[in-house]
Amino acid sequence: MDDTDRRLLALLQEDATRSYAALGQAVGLSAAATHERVRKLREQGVIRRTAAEVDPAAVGKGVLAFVLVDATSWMGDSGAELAALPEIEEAHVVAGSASVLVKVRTSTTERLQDVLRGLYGIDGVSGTRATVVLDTLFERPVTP
Amino acid sequence: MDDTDRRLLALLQEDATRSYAALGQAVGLSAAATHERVRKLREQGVIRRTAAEVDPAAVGKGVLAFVLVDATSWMGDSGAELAALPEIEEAHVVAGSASVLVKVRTSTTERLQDVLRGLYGIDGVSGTRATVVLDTLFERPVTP
DNA sequence: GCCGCCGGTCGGTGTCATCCACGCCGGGTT
DNA sequence: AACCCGGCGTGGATGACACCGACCGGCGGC
Repeated sequence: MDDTDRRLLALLQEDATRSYAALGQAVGLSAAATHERVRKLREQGVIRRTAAEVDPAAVGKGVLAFVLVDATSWMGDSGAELAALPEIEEAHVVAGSASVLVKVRTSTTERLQDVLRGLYGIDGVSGTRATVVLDTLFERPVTP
Repeated sequence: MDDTDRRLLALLQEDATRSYAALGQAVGLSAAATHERVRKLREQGVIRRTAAEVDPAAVGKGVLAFVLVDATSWMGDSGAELAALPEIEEAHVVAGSASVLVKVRTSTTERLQDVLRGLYGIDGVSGTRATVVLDTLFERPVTP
C-alpha cells in the first residue's frame, strides 16, 4: 500500500468507470500495471466492491433519520433482526447512553414510525430516540 | 422508472462491474436495451456515480463516531467549513436538540479529538456530543 | 384507421480488459 | 564485487465488451 495505491483508490472512489489506460496515465503507470495493482487491492479486500451509488430521493426515500436504540440486554448479536427491517441502512453498536445506533431511510414519516415500531418488536429494545435529518450538507467517501 | 429499472439498480448496487450482457440476461433484456436504460438512469441522476467502496480499516480509519453539534446560530450554510475537516464523512442538518449531525472517521481517538477541536473552531458551534461506534453490524445500499 | 413515438432487437466496429513473455532493479548471499 | 532471485513494470496480442446506428413492433392520440 504505497502512495500510488492511495491515489488509485481516490480516483476509483470518485469514478470507477474510468478505463485502466486513463487511470494509469493519471498515476504514471501502464494500463497493465494499473490493472494488476487494482486487482490486488480487490483481492486484499481494500476495495470491497464497486457499486452504483443511487440517489435516495429518486427511489422514493426522502426521509432520513438516525435512531438511538436503548436496550435492557446486549444487542451486539441482533444484527440479523435489525437487518430484517429493510429501511435500516446502517446499524452500529455504540458506546454511550444507547446500545445501538441505526440509520433509517424511508419514503415518509409514517413509514419511519413503522420502522420504530419494528425496532420495539426486537428482543431487549426498551426505547428509541430518533433524530430526523432536515437537509444533508454532504456525503463523501473515506479519504485514503 | 419501472420494476425493471429497480431490479437493474439493485444489481448495480451490489456489483457494478457486471457486463451489460449479464445484466440484461438477469432482467430478461438484450445488452443494448440494458445499456440504454442504465444510460438514462445515469443521465436522470438516479445513479449518481459508480464508485469503488473502500474498506475504512484498510486505509487506517479504524475509529468511527457520530457527533451531534450544538450551535448558537443557524448552521445550514456552514457546509464548506465542515467539509474542510477531511475526516468528516457526512454532515446533516437535523431537527431536535442539536443543529448538525456529522459522521467522523479517524485513525485514532486522538485524531477524533482533533476533529472535535476543529468543530469548536467553526463559528456558532457551542458544543459537541460524540457517540463512538464499537462495532458496525452492517452497512448496505438503499433498497429501491 | 392511420401516424408518430417510445422502447425494443440485431449486427458491426473500435476500444478496452486481460493475459503472457520478457526486462529492469534492488537486496541478500557467497 | 559478482551473482542470483523475486517483485514490479512494459509491450504486444487477443477475445470480449461497450457503444452506435438501422430497423421493427405496439400503443396512444388525432
